[in-house]
Amino acid sequence: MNSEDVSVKIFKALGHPIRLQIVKSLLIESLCVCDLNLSFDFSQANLSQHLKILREAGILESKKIGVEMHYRVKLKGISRLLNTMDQTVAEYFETLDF
Amino acid sequence: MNSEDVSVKIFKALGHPIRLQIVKSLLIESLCVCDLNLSFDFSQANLSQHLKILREAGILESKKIGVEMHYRVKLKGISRLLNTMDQTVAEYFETLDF
DNA sequence: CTTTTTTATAAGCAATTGCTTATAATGTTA
DNA sequence: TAACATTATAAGCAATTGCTTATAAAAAAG
Repeated sequence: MNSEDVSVKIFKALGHPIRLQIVKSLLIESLCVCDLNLSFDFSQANLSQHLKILREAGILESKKIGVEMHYRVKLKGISRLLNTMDQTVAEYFETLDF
Repeated sequence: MNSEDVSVKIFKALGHPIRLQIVKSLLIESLCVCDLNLSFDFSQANLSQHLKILREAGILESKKIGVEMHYRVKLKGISRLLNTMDQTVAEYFETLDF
């Protein structure tokens, strides 16, 4: 897989409201699936499927502790990427035509 | 539309190989659709549809000059966003397990 | 006015995505 | 060992996406 493909995969993974929420949560603190389940309102199966997509995009990594599966952000760059996106969104709102 | 929605829309728009290529081209220089058509291999209809998605995400803007429609990158932040993504991709390849 | 060039849009469709429900697998507790 | 808690996966499906082909609209050229 070349750089373009990786970029597309990461952009795609972040281009979903639930997955963006998950990543932002995990940037604050690592959590197990059960905690994510408590703080969000999606079904457990749905959550698990989104976590899989984020893992396969290389964004998250997981470690099993007892029955629990703990997830955290693997790519440090994601934090900077989301900050840059926030700035871009701010610019987006500034350049809106009224 | 709130900030989250805008972020998702921009991520989604960039999460496609053809659209990422188009944006990167237009970051180098503004072009009309006919020029994009020459440099790429997609059908004219397909190209036009992708341009529409990028326009509606606020990433591109267009201006009609005669018969030609000229496109350019509207959000300056996109350049920084793609640079940050390149760094993240570099990190992605470093952290791959062999 | 007709033809050509450039671009956008509509219709149709195969492929993909996103969700739900049900089930399996694994570790823990009683 | 039996029941429970946690997570992943499979099957099924509606909705969305991405492409192709065909057509429309607008400006320019002949």
